[in-house]
Formats: sequence, C-alpha cells, structure tokens
Amino acid sequence: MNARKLVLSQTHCTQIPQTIRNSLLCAAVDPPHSNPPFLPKPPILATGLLKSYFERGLIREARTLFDEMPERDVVAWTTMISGYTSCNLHGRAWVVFCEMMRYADVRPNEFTLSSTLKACKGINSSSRGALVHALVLKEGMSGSLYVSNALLDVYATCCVNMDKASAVFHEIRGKNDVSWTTLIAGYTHRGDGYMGLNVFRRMLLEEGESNPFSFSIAVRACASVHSCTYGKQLHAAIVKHGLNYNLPVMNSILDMYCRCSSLNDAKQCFHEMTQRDSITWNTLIAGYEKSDPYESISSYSRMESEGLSPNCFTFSSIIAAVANLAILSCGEQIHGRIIKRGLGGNLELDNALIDMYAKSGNVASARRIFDKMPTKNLVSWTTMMIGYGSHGYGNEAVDFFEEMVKFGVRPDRIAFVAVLNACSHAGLVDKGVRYFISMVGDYNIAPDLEIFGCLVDLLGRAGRVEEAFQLIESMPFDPDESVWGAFLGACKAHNHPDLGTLAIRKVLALKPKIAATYVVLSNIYAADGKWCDSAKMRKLMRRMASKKEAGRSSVEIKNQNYSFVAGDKMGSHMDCVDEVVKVLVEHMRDARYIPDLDFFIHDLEDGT
DNA sequence: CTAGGGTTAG
Repeated sequence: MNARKLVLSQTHCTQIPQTIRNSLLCAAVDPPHSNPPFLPKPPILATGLLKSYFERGLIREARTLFDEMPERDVVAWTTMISGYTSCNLHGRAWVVFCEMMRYADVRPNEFTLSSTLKACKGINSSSRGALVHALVLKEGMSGSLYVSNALLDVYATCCVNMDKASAVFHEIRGKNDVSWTTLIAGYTHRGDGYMGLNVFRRMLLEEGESNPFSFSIAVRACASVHSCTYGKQLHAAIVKHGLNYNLPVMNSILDMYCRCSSLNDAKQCFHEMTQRDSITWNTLIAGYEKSDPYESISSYSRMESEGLSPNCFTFSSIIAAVANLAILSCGEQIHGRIIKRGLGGNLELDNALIDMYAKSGNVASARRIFDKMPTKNLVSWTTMMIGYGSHGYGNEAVDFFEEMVKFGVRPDRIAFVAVLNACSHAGLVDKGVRYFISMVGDYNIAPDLEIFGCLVDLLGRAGRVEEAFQLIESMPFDPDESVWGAFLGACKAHNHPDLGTLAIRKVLALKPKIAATYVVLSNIYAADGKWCDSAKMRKLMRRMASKKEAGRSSVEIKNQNYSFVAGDKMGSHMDCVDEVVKVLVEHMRDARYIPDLDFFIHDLEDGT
C-alpha cells in the first residue's frame, strides 16, 4: 500500500467500526512479512471495508474507496456489484459489471454472475439477463446452483412469459427448494395461480420436502385465484407441518382469507395468531377496506392502541376506506396524521389521497396534492383524470390525459379506460375513437372487453347506435351484461326500438347479476306500456337483491355521517334530504332542464 | 462477494 492509500484509509475510517479500522490501519502500517514487497496481498481488508460501507448505505464512500484501491480482484468487483444491488442501485451494479468485463483483467466467478443476475432482475431486463446467460455458458458456470437459480429468477420475473424460465428450470440438475420456490413465485406473481399451485404440488410429490417459503407463496397463489377451498387445504397442511407459528406464513394465510372475501375465516385466523406484526395488522386493515370500511378504520385504532405504529401501507388502506365512505372530515384528519408522521411525500399515499379527495367531491384539493407531489407516476395521473371525469369535468380529464402524454408518461390500458369514459361523458366521440386507434396502433395495447364496452358507450351516447351495434357484432369477445346494458341505454335514449328489443333478449339470456340492469329493463317496459313485463323485472331484481347485502351510500351533513340504502327512510334526516332535493329540482327548472321521466324508477308493487 | 416468501394506490 502506498502513502496516499494510507491517508485515504484514515479519512474513511472515521465512520467504520473500531475493529475493522484497527485491522486496516495495522495492515497498512505493518505489511505482512510473508508477502514480498513487490507482490502485494489481495485487498482483502479493503474489500471488507467496502462491504461495511454498503451495509451502512455509505455509497459514495464505498465508490471512492473502490476507485482508490490499487488492486481489485474478482471479490472486490463482486462486492461492488452486490453492494449496489443491496442498496437498490441495480443500474449502477450493472455498470460496474460492464466495467469489470471491459477493463479489468479478472474473470467472473459464480458469485459475480449470480449477483449480476440479481441486478438484471432489479432493472427488469431479461435481455441483459440473457447476455449474462451466454456468459454463464461460456464460462462453464451452468452447473452452479446459485447461478442457475438466479438466472431462473430473472427469466421468471422479467420475461413476458414463463417459457425461458421453465426451460432453465428443467435443465437444473439437483434442483433445490429455492429452484422450486422461484418457479412457483414466477407463475404466481404474473397472475397464473393455478400453474403456481400445480408446480407446488409437483414439488411436494417429487421433493417430498417442503419449506415455509414455498408454503407462503402457494397460499398467495390460492389468493390470486380466489380459491378459498385450496386455501383451506393449504391452511390445514400448514398446521400439520407446524408452520402455524411462522409469522410470514400466517400473514399470507390471513391475506388469502381476505382476498377470498372469507372475512369470518380472516377474523378467526387473526384471533388465533399467537404473534402479530405490523404486516398482520396492515393485511387485516387492507382486507376490510373493500367490504367493511368501518371495520377497517376501527382495526386501525385498535392497532394504534396496541402500540404498533401505522406506516404507509396502513394509511393507504385507511385512506381508501375513507374514500369509499366519502367522509371528508375524517379523511382530512388522517391526512393530518400522515403529515405529522412525516409520511407526506410518499408516492402511493399521495395517490390514495388524490383518490380520497376526488371521491369526496373535492377535486380542487385532489389537484393541489397532485401539483405538490415531488414525483408522480401513471397512477397519479390516472387517478386525477378519473376524479375530473367522474365529476363532470370530461374536457379537463381529456386535457389532462394530453398533458400526461406530453409529460412523457406512457398510458396503459386503465388510463385509456379513463380517457375513453371522459370522452364518452363529454360527448367527444371522434376524439375517443382516435384514442382507441392510437391505443392499439401507437401503444400496442390489446383492447379487452372493458375497452370495447367504453367504445360502445361512447358511440351509443352520441347517438351512433348502429355503429355501436356493428362494433358489438365484430369485436373478438362475447359481449357481457355491461356492454349490452350500455347499448340498451343508447337504444332507449336515441329511440331505436328494434335494436333495443334485441339487446333486451341478449341481456336476459345472460341472467343479469347487476341490479341496475333490471331497473333499466323495467323502465323500458314501463315506458312502452308493458306493465306486466316491467313488474316481472322488478320482481327478478328484488329476488336477486335480497341475496346480497344492499349497496350503501354515505353522506356527510354537518359533521355527521349518514349511511343508507335505496328506499331507506332516514327518519328525521329524511326531511333534510327532501329539502335538498326540492332545491335541486328548482335549480333544474331554472336551467330549463326537462326531466326524462322514463328514467324515473317506476316503483310498482308486484303484480300491478 | 451469491439465489427464494408476506402488506399499498388508478
């Protein structure tokens, strides 16, 4: 080591553990006698220091030290690569690997290759993974289980399908549980839960051995296919293997019950858990968020009273729950707590807040959050767009979409659904059609049934009913209830009785599951004077509605929340609602709006 | 110096 190196080491050493510092300084002051002076020992100590820097997140220091190292062996290079990936700087890790291959006179070993493959996964690049794959073959490293498993993981997470991953998997001789779990996770994380479960079963048959990792990912697969039956079987197997004391495994079981909407099982599972961490609570809170927002909020207070502090995940769920209930004052309170806890700039939380303010009718506040965000992603833009679109600002929503594209954010399918809905409500038919063409042509997004539904609605609302019908006939999907429903509305609004009759037949053949469909049908019959058919629809609807919990609406009046279902009598509060409705009707008359009484719900008693 | 699992947003 030269003198310059010694000085540098001392400056670096101010922030490192005493033991490393001492050994490094000793090594620098007293070179080992066993080494001849012109053949320096490999920089083992400096590499140890490098690793220590990365563990503490001291990236700049690590880089400076590495740059100053007079001699850098494979281990030093590999430490840089794995150090960067462990700090989530996968791009830099890749650059170091390229530098090593280009300029350094060292050959990569199995450590280097598997660390580099992890970096490829981090930057989501299967092509770079394939490059490393070639190198693996060239270096004769394909026998290394670590390398093969890392390669399998890159292909499983970054490729469009599982072909390459499964090819790698089948070539591994002496597969271990990591190989199996990586394959299962690959299928499961891309939404192919059945295939994931299939591989899991094969693993149990062939391996005869299981591990907690594979169990929790298999449980996740059950959740993704909403199979509570498989989930319960796995739960039983987990108890049998004594894994019901493994916290991550039980968290995944809890999540599975929530996602399968088995809230009673979720509740029981939660109570039986001997150990709970913040993920347990977050899972429960997120699970209740969709079906029982009140319970979600009360779980949150219980979580806090048990001394666990909520994090971004907790608040995201709570904000979503509040958004579903549209209780603005509560949302503002939670927003305050988020700021107090210093979680203000979190991207996902800000996105949830935009949605909450927009759903509570406060589009301006939503926009304020959006404007203040240090970084925005596609979800931020889309949420804001939906906020505009669903409050009658169709033109603003469309402008917003344009601005987003100009900003360099690439829209996905959901963003197109949002902009098409906005066009539909703003009456911008031609623009909407152009967006559809651009979506397919410029963005290479395959339209699905939902997108075709938007298009049918767009054409139908604008009165281009025949075109809408041709579209339904020519699209590569079987139209569902919502497509026919949108079309039916158009037939009625623009007076196309023949196509309307056809649509009615099609809708009824699908045995509708949405109550609103029966309302539309009933009203169409009623408008036509077919009272008997109309009543039949009401009857079918009531029979269906009684099977499931009624959809509740919430309203906030003077800091009081009222929740009610259609047809509810809210007692004395009803007077207040009636008053508001009367005022609204006055406004409508002033604006010379002629109400379409055909759309009024004909609440006929059965048999009339 | 190396590989696999659990919770967020449109």
